[in-house]
Amino acid sequence: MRSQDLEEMRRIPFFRSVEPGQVEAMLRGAFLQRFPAHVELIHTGEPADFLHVVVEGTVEMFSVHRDRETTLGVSGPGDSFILAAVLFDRPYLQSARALLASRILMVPADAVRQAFAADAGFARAIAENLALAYRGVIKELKNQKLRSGLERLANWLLTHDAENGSTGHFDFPFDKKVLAARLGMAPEVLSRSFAALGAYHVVVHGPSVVIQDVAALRKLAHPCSTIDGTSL
Amino acid sequence: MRSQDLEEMRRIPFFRSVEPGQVEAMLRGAFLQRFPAHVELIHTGEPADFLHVVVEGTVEMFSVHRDRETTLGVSGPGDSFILAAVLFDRPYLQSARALLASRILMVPADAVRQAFAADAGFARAIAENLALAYRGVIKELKNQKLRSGLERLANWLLTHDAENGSTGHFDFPFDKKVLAARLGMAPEVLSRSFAALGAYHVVVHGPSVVIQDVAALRKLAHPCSTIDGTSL
DNA sequence: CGCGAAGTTGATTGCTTTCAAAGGGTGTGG
DNA sequence: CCACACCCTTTGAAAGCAATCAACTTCGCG
Repeated sequence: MRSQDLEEMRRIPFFRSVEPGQVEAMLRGAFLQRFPAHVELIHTGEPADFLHVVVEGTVEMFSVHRDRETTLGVSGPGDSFILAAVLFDRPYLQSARALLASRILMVPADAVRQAFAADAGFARAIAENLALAYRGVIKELKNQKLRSGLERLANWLLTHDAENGSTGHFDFPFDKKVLAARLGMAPEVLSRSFAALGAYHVVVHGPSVVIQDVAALRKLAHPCSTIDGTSL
Repeated sequence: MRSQDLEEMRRIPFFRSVEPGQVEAMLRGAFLQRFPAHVELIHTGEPADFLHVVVEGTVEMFSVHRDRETTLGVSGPGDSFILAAVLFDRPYLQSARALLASRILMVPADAVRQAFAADAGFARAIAENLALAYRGVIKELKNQKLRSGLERLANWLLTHDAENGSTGHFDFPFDKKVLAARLGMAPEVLSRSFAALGAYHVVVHGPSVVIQDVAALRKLAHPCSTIDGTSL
């Protein structure tokens, strides 16, 4: 890894509360790799050899069982994934693929476990990371079990708008196909759902969305801090 | 708390790798409380004042949104719950109610956070706990999204049988109503599902189940270590 | 014996998936 | 520069799984 890259890696939030020496040790054996879109980075069931951290790009976590596939989450810059598997040397429960061309930092599992054992600050940072990840999955489970497809879409639109300045209009960051998978529905259903949102003054033209009446959409979505909040 | 109880608490797996002094400190302000069945122990959205550990009994984690309710998990003796909320002082994402009369150890959140900051061993134990909890929820999410109700039931039967010595027959540890909620289906659907399992030589009489042909049930269930395994 | 909760069974509705086909945009190769 | 292929997206129609409503049975318990 180039020293310029090393500098960049040190600034990853994940390493913030780690002793510099431990960061060095972890980065020494690490790779910073580029992956083109659609490439599978890790595969369900395989042993956890590397902790992965998204430096740039977008990664979809998914899983396949029999002839079904489902998206479990999407990771962006600064997010690590499969930390739990790496820490305790268990097989991956999820697969990951790049949605966009991405740069991924790959830290050998041994080094992570060693730093976890040696550096209490790192151990606490990992605990925090895991706690937030845990709460994220609980929210996803609630979102899935307590809401209809249309409600999930409405809330996703509100959340995404809020994350982008609440302007009421934005472009999709990925294909609608991917959004459908992320929301846990077939692409056809997403299409129909968009049509249904016309009644709530949501206008979709190709990749662009305009929310003309936030209040109306809110009323349909019933956003809730214990499901949607990114902050809690 | 009585000294006899203190002895019992020290043996909780959760405290195993914690310095005795820290355990003392945590237990000093803790309560050991009995709750009758059906009582709600914690409520979604409230601030996390206590870490709860099940000493005896069974607790259901659930959540309500609008007019829908769903079960998110069931905790038994030795399990802690809402650790993530307590650690970082966030509101509970789940509610909890006792399914059976239960004894619950309630440790003040402050004491937990203090021990987390002071004792690296405890911090690591918590990280491990959170990692396993995280993996558990991921499995639950996969179970929910990748399987039909009948498949979830079939797998639950196989898992529960395996946990009880693989004798091929057992009694339900809780009402079928609760099992239905746990599997994410209406009670009526569970009833029909049991009827459907007759074709696979599963016989249900009141609270008792007999699996007469494990192979047949397995073929329907397609158990999978990255969804069902309690060990992974 | 009768109340009440739990469980079963039937009928109906609704959300979602699946299959099928057509429209629309993009990129490549002729 | 056009033609064609390909994929995404949309729309239509049909089928399936699960929820809901309703009625009836069963069982435990006072």
